[in-house]
Amino acid sequence: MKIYNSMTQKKEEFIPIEKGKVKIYSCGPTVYDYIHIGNARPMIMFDVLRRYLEYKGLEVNFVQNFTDIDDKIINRANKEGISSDAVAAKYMEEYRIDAEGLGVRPATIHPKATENIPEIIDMVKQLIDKGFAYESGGDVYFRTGKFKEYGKLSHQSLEDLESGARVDINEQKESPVDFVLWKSAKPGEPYWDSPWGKGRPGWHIECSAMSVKHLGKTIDIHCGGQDLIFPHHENEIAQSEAANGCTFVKYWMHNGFISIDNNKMSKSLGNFFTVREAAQAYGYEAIRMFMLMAHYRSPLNYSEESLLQAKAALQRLYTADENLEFLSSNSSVTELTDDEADYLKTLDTFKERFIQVMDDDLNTADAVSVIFEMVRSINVKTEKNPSREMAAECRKRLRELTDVLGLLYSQSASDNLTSEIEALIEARQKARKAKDFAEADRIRDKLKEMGILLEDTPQGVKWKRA
RNA sequence: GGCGCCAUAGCCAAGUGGUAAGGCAGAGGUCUGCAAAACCUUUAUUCCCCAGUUCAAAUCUGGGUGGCGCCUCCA
Repeated sequence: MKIYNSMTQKKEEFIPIEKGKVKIYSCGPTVYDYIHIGNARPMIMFDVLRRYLEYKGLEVNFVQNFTDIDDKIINRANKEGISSDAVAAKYMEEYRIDAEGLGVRPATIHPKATENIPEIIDMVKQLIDKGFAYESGGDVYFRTGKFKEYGKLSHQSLEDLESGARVDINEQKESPVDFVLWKSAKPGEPYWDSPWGKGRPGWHIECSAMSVKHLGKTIDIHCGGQDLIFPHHENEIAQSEAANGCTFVKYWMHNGFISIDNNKMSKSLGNFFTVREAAQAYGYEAIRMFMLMAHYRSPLNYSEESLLQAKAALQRLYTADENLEFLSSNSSVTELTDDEADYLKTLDTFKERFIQVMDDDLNTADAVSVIFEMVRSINVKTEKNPSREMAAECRKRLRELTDVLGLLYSQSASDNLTSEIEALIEARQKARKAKDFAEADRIRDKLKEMGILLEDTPQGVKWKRA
């Protein structure tokens, strides 16, 4: 499998450090508000990465942190007059709800910054001991000038960064490019005791500390949004490599942005939609489909039209799946025919193509198109009363691929009907037999008002919820 | 100023040297009592523009044009 590595700016063959195992660290959310559509892209795309690696037989250790202490959380807590713990707890739960809705599986472990303070302090201490950090007025800063490779991920030289630095002048720092590892607490702020007094960890150091704790000094893949390249990931490299003395990450993966009217979606610009409200309008899975239909590194513009298109495309997949499910229990033929057995073998070509495009830097857009071609092929082949086994086998093969992308997980409509509705369907069938189509249509319209859509098929009446 | 990304049909979007995937929307048709779903046909002689390399370029090179992102918290 090839992965585009932001560090080398090339697609590279992915070779795990330890055969058969993959260690991934994904930067998680700062839990101070509901997540927006832009936040959903890395969640979904790297969930697909994980699913695909597992599909290929690798054991994946996927770590995603929660930043549960931070200025934004403290601000929110002050505004609402509650503790920052309460703010973090609330939005971690809201995050969990959205992640589940989007079909994003929980990470192997979700470490929290506040639960790793000793590890963070220890790492800061090591950096000071090695001369890579210094204490200044209760804060501790990383001495970027000391780390010779600083800028290697963002491909910027320290000089360029210094000259372009728009950071406000901070008298406590030796250089404007130095960044904070430990922040002293202001009155009223939450704090932890440390060798440098009461304070809390800086943002970058938590990821370095939690990564080494749960995955070791060198990991396979570190992922996140493109805007994290600088300064966040650059700083993580500096901290981790300075402290551990070895390569921090083998492959850096960064997803492109979601934009609105061609402007980056962000909280500060105020041009964002939360996942919650988009899900309300189009459904969670349509959001996932929308993301999957583009390559993860391409820019992607969010619009009502695009979401509706993704929703319609997803519907085509659901219909195909439901039709196969229906046939697998309603067809008059049960046993697989020889011709059908031959056909099932040809379905492997779709699977091979699917793997081929996914191997090429996770090309989900191509993978989705392969699935649609497979659907068309299956639809053609199952048009005329296929055997139950044939329908079931086709469905199994289709789902093998949609599962890798994490699609078709929403609750199926195949729950039970009330006896009232069953009676109406029965009555309509009687009317149809008697060629009383006016009555049959009247009943069908009535059911439609009740949210039940009917389809007449050679195998009987099929229904679904509107 | 430094670093990086993008430009493909009405819309969305793959495709990094061999003659334009897929989805949505539209048109016509088959099937159906009518629908629905499905299927068939159809919708870019052409990939922002101009040069160049090549037998061959959407794909490579150079130069433009337009748009975006990072360099400050940000997926």
